[in-house]
Amino acid sequence: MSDPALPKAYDPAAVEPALYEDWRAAGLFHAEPDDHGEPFSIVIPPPNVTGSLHVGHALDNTIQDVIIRRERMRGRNAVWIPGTDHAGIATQNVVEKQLAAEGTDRHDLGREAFLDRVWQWKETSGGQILTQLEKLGASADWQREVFTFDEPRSRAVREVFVALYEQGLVYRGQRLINWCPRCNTALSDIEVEHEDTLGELARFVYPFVDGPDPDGRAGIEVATTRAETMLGDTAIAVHPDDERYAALVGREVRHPFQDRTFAIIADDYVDPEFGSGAVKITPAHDPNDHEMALRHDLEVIDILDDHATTTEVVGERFAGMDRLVARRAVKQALDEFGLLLGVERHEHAVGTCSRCHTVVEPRLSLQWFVAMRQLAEKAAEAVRDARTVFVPAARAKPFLDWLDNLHDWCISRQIWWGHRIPAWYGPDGQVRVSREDVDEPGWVRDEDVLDTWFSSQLWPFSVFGWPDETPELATWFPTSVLVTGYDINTFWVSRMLMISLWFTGQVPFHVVHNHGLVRDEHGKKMSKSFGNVIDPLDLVDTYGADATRLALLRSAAPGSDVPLAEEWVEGTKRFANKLWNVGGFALSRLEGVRPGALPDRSALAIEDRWLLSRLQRIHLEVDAAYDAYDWATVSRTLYHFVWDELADWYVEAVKVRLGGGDAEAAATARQVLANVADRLLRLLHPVMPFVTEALWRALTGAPGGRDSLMVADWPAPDPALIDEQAEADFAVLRELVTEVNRFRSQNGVAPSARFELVVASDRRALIDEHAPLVAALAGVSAVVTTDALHERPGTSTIVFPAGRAQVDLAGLIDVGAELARLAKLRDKARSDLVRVEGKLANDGFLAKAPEAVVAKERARREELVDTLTELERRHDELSALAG
RNA sequence: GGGGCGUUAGCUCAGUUGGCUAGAGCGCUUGCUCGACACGCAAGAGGUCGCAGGUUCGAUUCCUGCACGCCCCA
Repeated sequence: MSDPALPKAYDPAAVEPALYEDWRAAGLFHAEPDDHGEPFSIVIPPPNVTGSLHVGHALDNTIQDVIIRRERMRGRNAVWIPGTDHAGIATQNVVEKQLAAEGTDRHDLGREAFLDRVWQWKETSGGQILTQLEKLGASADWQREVFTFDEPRSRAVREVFVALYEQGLVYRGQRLINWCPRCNTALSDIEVEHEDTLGELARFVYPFVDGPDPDGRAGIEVATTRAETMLGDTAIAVHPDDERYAALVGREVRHPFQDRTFAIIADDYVDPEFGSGAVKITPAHDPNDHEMALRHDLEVIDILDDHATTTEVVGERFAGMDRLVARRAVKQALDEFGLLLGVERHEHAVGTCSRCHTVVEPRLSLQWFVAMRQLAEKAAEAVRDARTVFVPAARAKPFLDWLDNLHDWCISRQIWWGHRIPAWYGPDGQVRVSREDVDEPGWVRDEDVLDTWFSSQLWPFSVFGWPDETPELATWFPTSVLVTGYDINTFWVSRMLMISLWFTGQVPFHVVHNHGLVRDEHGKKMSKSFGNVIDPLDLVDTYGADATRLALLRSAAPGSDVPLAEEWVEGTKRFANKLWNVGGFALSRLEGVRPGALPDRSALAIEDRWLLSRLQRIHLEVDAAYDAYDWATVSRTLYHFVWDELADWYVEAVKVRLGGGDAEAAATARQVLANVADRLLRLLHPVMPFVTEALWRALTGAPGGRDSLMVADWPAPDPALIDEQAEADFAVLRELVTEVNRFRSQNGVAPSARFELVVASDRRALIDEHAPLVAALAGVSAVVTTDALHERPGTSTIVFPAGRAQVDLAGLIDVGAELARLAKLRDKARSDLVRVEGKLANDGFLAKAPEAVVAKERARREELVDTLTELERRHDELSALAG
């Protein structure tokens, strides 16, 4: 029976979608708690429901898929939970934009109708990112898809909020928070990004209340980049040890535009080196100033409304201005009053909203907070005790540093799309926080919703139905590994760790695997404004999912960012094609032989023993690299085995037996080829699921469905197959062939030219035994061995590590080129020999270096001396002939 | 200002307790349609391993300092 011939070139578009649907239809993505095997679980970092797939997602989810596929093959009861988060601010922004286009807004609609509208949007347009993941081959359990804002997750959120409130860890308070004037909501510290910005530092004077000093000094100099904040200043601070100002502490200054005065105080927060050494204090609009106000019991004047527009309190002249308008106006007024000393350009960090990049305003505001201290301590302890470990381990330290400096977390948001805070306010300032809605006259519910991260922090257990004690929770929690970029360790990883330990007493995941951020080929961040964004869906369409995955993984070296260029995916596409063609070659020659046990060892040819040995070694390396989350090594190792060993050498070598007359030898070759292909495809499947599955089905005749590579057993290494002798022997043959190739290339001898190779070697028996193999690989007419080469005019000598080979190409050789070739090899050998002899002449080296290293150097010296002698003799001879 | 990471071929990067002749992919040059693959095959050029010290018989590797670059935090 003839095997199905594969198409000549691999066409991912013709293969991938059908295989994916077959896997799905067979239920291979789905797991149940009582399935066989040790539990293994991953929860997806839920992408924003408004999002679409970018390369960062592609990398993150490819890695998760690699892990889950391998564990599934290893017989674990492996589940990968997919889902999205409701992304409060982002989602609300999307729908509000639609409303604005329709000439309306959410306030016109009212809360209920608005939320209906958002849900409607979510059902029709949201979550497309999960469908996009399917194109990458993601083997997530789609039947278990969850949403941070669905009913069970909402119940978990409510339980946690109420419980934390009861424990005193959630509280409401008037605190300085970050306010986004565009989103009109409070933000937590980590939702603020600091961007270096070129602004203006204005220096001005606050005049003394009691008039100028005797020396003519009229007041005290301060400086600010936010001049408008002076409208809310309530003190000037200097360092207590600053002698320049010692006499001024306690003295009063007058506000130039308002009818009030305030004092110069001393506080060691002040940096005497910066500016004049005196700092204006605006307690309502600067975190440090606010701290200082608490220490010194200063007056706090809030000068801005929700839109960052100045209010009446600033006085008639400046009221009702946007903060930036006010900034200019204040500078101008200071100038008019003769108080402005100067304005200089000044680079400083400005906080912006991570969602919309509007400059945030620090503001005093009544908000809900989570007290973090106790939670953070438990999380830090778990990391220090290695109950949760970071991979790479170096990520743990900055994470712990961050935990140590945690401020309370502002969790209320002034938007509608999200978990509404379960707090009710009653008569006489009563507050009730409750698991059940309060439906009593005189009680109104808090209007605000919770930070989205408040719900996503529960993800590793809420996805399994917590607070109910479900079989899923019992089976798959704690999860095995969390895969994320290091950039959200603080946002999300930290909070999951804290809240999980607090409520379940367990870590949420045993391992945090941090991969790098995907960048362009020059290491630059991908951004629309640079125009260097790569769309992973384009990559999948053009090159296939396997090539896209491999391109990402091979760049994902532990601990570093992941550079990617589209042309690099061409390279991995070529690899997929190479693999496809090796598979096609095997199928065309196997004549129906299916993978099975290996032939008896005595029947194996040298190339069989070599290849099997090499495959064992790479199997061990690849297993170790998978275990270490070292995707670059996994990829590189398999890539080079397939291309440089299997395709370049074994396939060529095995053709001799497959095409020869020895039926038994050919049968052995087929068994080995099928066995190796089967094992290799298994090892490669997590990385390149589609092409491996397609080849495996063709190779094994498996019909698909539940009989798929995807759920085939992960192979066990068989160290008995490691064969040092075969490796060393095959290397001798390989080196000889390589030298013949090199000789051809350097002397312009056509690859098609046939000639006899006469070999003198200390491995004569080996070369005799495999003469037909060497002849085939080197493309020569025959290989014969001899004790000693007899030099004749018109011959050339090829030197290889185990000896010399002579070819008779009288007249065909360009003597000049041959001389140049020999001279180059001779010079190289000479310089190597000098180095080696230098080492061996060094008494210190002989005395202190390990025996094995010294022996190696001695052997190397002998080899070099032989080589050099031969090269020199040959060179002299030839140049005499030529001369 | 505090902390972290990095600097190896034209580009992007490997290099596993210090020891073979420092490697790969891409790019570049040359030659090849011999039945798996031109998405290919065979060869080649290209590196003071950022700089300066130190430890050591021996440093790309360990230590110190410096320069440059990136990131996080303030």
